Amino acid sequence: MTAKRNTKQKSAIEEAFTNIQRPLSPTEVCDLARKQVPRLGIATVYRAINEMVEEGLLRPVDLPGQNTRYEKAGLHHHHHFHCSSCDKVFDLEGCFLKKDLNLPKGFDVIQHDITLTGHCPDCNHDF
Amino acid sequence: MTAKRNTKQKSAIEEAFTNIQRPLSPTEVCDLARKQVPRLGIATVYRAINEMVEEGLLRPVDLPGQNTRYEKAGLHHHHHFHCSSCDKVFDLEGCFLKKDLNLPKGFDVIQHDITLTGHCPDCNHDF
DNA sequence: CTAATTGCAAACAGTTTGCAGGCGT
DNA sequence: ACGCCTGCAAACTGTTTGCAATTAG
Repeated sequence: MTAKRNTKQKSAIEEAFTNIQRPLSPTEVCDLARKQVPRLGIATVYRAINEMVEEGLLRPVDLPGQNTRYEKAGLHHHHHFHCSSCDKVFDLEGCFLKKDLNLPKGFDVIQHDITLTGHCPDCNHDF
Repeated sequence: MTAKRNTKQKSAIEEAFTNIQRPLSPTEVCDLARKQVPRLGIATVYRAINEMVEEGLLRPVDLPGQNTRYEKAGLHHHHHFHCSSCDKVFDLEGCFLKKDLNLPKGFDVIQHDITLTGHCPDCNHDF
């Protein structure tokens, strides 16, 4: 039989995603989880995250020019906002894609990704 | 005085972008340019590309989960199509962003990126 | 001639993997 | 006690940088 184990490192990693409700990078997760497991290795974070992706608990969030972040799976279709000041990523409800794309013949669209970049509410009042 | 030189490696690199009218990765550029300069080093390609970006001749094209590609600068606003079969990237004319975004208060959008993913015309008839 | 440019290899950052010891079960 | 899991270090990929040799002007 398999025999998946419950370890404090995995719990700490899962908790990071529960506590912070926005896409997190492996480094962010590691920093957060180290508050509970100080000697936590980054490799363990990667292994745990990849497992959780396989199990369908997490979803990778790839943004242009950014390292992969991860967020809880099962959220309904949405897009992302990337703050160029604090580098945080936020979920934005709803779909921003135009209805009528009018593409050249032969392009078969399976998926679309939209990223808005700018300043988030927290950073905005610095300007 | 400065003293920018014309070398066959730079010409070969520039020609790659002139001959192939779609965003190219440094590796693609290197492979293409090596047809003319077989001993061309990848570091030279990176250096030339970065210079051309500084000079405003090229523009970086970052797509989710992909290495940076580059395309000639000065094209008017457009978006990109990424073929998941052949991994090529194509420019698509026009803007696909909805007019009325209706974001939560405080999010200040400076820029947006849209990537469509699917099969390109060449790959499409394999299905 | 002489300094910008190249090619190679070493240095880096992010991610993955191998392995010996640690720890759930 | 068994063997999954962790931490560390080594391996890897994409990109940048240092340096001696090459070469454009």
